[in-house]
Amino acid sequence: MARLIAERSDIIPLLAEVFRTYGFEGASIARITEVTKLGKGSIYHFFPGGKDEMAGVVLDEIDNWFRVNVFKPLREDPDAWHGIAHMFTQVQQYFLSGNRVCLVGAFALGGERDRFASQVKAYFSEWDAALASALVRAGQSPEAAKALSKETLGGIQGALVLARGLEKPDIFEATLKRLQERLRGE
Amino acid sequence: MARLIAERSDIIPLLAEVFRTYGFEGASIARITEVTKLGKGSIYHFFPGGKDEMAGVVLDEIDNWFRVNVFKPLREDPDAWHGIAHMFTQVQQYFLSGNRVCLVGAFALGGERDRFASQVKAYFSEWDAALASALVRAGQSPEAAKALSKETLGGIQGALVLARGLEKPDIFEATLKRLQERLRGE
DNA sequence: GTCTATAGAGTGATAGAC
DNA sequence: GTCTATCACTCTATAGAC
Repeated sequence: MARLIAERSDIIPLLAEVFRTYGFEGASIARITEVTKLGKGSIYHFFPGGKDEMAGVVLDEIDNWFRVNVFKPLREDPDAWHGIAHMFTQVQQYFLSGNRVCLVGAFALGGERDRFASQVKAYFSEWDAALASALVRAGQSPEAAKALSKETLGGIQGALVLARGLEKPDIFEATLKRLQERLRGE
Repeated sequence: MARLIAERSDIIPLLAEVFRTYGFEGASIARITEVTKLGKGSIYHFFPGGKDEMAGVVLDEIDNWFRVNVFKPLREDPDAWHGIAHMFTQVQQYFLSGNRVCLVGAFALGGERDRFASQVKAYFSEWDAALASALVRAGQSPEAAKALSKETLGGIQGALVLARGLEKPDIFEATLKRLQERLRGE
């Protein structure tokens, strides 16, 4: 019976989905066992730290995905504009064109923020620094790059809030397009 | 001993504070009784619908505050620019210069969204329509006004997420300033 | 036998409702 | 204050791979 299927890495995306759907407090162990089809024993075998560890691992996984697919290209692509364009396409896909919420943003606004404050902060500040570095390489002054970077990150997060609040996912794609044009200097 | 203090309207701000601090799921009845200093009996006397009704009333209250202090001036101020400037100062004060979260935005991202979807949607779409109308009166084309309005609302919500995520409330004020300048046409 | 993955009954605490 | 349901979590038991 044992050793049949699961590895820890297989269930992280399922956990992420549960947290995105129900929020941290709303994601009960019962719901998690239901979605993952794992018993409590297995869940606590993989995550002895309980829900806190599960959410922490999910945040790490998200951070890692962005590091590989967004931050690294931003920092290292020899063509800075290419790295920036790549960011926008990756972000559009990741957030399913506005139909998927940013779990980090949700955690930033929610009551669970304090528990995960350092991970939330790291995600946004890494992104901010990577984008600003690309903008500097693209010819912007360091001060302008910092401001534009925060404008872009805030614009993305705000578009996710608005798209979901107004139930109009299209807002997200339109915002990405506008933000990208602004970075190119109108 | 009864009838000494509380009216329903007195405790709504306290409820709002609890929901903002702990989120909908995290705001337990125990915490609510603690903050309001009301027994469970009183709470359920005021809100027979339980937590759902409490949160619904809080959202109504927020919507009403914005209608009076933001949407109405936007729609009716004879000087459209004055109404818009008034919006920015009111918003800055309401969100305590970036130290207070937007409960509607938090609900939009969280698992409780479906329960309050219509109220969340109404808040954002009323705001959007009021700002767009002011921009049209200020000389913008209807299409440009719609786009600028969504850019502004998204910018505000995103700045609240970023300010909290990065633990830098200053980002909020800087963003308000930038958004206001953009509306004036740079 | 040992180790890892699994299942799920059972723990006390606390939830929301009344 | 009292109710029941559900919470997060623990524990014991077990199946199969070595």
